[in-house]
Amino acid sequence: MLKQMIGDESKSRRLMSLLKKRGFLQPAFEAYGGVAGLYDYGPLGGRLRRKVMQKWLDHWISLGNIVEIDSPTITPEEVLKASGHIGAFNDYASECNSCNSIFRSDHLLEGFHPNPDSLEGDSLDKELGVHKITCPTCKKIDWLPAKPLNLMFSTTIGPSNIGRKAYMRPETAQGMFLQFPSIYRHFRKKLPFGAVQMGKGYRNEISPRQGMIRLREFNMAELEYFIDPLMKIEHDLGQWDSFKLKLIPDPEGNNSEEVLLTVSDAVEMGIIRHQTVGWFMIKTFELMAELGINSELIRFRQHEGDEMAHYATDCWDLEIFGGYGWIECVGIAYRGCYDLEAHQKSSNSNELKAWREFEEHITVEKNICSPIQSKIGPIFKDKCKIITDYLELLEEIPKEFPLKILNDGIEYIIEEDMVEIKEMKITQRGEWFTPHVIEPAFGIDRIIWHILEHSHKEIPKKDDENYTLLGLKTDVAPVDFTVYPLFEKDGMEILSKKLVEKIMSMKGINANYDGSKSIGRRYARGDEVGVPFAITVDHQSLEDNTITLRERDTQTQKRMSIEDLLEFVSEYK
RNA sequence: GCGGAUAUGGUGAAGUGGUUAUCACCUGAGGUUUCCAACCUCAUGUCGUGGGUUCGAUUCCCGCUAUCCGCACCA
Repeated sequence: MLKQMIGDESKSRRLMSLLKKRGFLQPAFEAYGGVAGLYDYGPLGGRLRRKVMQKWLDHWISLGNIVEIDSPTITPEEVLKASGHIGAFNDYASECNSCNSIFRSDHLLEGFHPNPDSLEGDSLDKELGVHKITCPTCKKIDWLPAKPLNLMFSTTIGPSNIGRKAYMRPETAQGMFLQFPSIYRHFRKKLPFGAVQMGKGYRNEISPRQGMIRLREFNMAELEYFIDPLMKIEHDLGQWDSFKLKLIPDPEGNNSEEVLLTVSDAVEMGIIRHQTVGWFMIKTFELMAELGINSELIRFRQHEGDEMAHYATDCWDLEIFGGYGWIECVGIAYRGCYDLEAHQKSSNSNELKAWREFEEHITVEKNICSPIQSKIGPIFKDKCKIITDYLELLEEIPKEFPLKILNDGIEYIIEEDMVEIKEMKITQRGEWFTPHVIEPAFGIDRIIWHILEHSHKEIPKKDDENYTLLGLKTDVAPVDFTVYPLFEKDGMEILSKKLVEKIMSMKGINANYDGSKSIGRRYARGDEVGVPFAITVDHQSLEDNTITLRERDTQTQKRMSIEDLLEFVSEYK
């Protein structure tokens, strides 16, 4: 029922017209014909976006161990090679010369090659020939050479002939991984902690469709939560036992049915494999509801093995139902140590680790055989290092001297007086390890779209027309109050403008003045863009300093003094 | 990228090989109006883009761009 209402396609179209008409959203660069996959947020949309992002930020920052960082969108190629995006976002496509159909080359080879994803252009062409793969559309074998489908926007840092190859980031996460050392110091080297980043991400989609759902440039908000995999973190999941989440575990596995479970049960049963993942799922669910997403229309879908992105070991998508069906709007992934380790290897940095102090320090007593530099120096000269390295690696003290070492075909003889047997006490207080990461990644534009869809109400009126209303939550509504003089005369307009000024001077609160056309129409105008409260100044206001406050959702009005109103406004939210 | 459909004020639509392109809503100004899209007068604003055919193209043809639907692709 609800799904039918929300899923109505023509309703989505009417919403899009409304959003364009009233300055929420519109295709970008329309004067130049527009560009698919690029959208503008207008005067109201811009503020809506800002408020959604602020709410998102507040939600996570308030946890206390989360900080916000920011990093560039232009990203050197090496970073994305290390992260695995070059490869994962660089698939090959083969075109059929006969009917011009295009397919992912590796998908064509599915079942004919153990790991078609790993193949490059030439070998893909060879394999297509060897296995006599026919075109799924026209059944012919006439493939053009496979071409890389690069889904990242490429650019050059510096003049293009000598510059460094770079891409516009496809996600914000890498910036946070590379800032790990600084965040680690900020938190005084104590896990767990997290960092968030909000910003633009870019994917050069082959064919963006579905309006705001698949964009080429989009607003992302990601959180990287760094944990010690050996440290037991206890979250109080029981506090959410009154909510049941709609889960679709392991769609390919045995339990692909939708199940309703509390978070704590799902974690207990092992359906959600990690407690912290479960905790982020419920925190995310909570945030979505606060933003105005209908919680009946939210579900979590677990990634099946081969769908999982190249880094994830457990991944849940939060999907929201709207006019386009179930759409993934948040991905919550347990990324293990993949990213930090990949950057360690590729950059040779040893700062992407954390220190784990042992509960009990381990002391090992050991005898070592240490070279006496003043003796071996004059004898071995520049070959000294070979001797030192060898002795350092010795597990036990040699039983006999002289000791013969063979290196590079040359024999070195170490006499007993060249070394000193030392007794060492080595205390191991802890160890270095690579933290694991849990990443909730949000597609802000998709969320905004669904906030708008879920709040878009069309109420049948007595006559033919519908009454259109955006039931936006006060937290995200672009305009908080509109002040209406009942008529623009007798001083009502002056008092109204004064009120607007007063309200606007309060921090973070936005008020509009609207004095044209009949009062009913003005209420309708406000309702249409989701203004939660209307303040009306009438003749009585001029006499006794009272106004009426009208609530958008109930259309009920209350008369109150301006003093009480201003107090209400100041406590608003 | 392929196939199909579409592109007319801010929105939604009508229409035409020929003088000044139509309507509703919206928007603005004035009037009227004592609380839920009322009314009156006036005003602003449109044929996606490039080319072709033609004396003349918003209309016919072709390319491009965009949108929608299917295929493919994709977080």
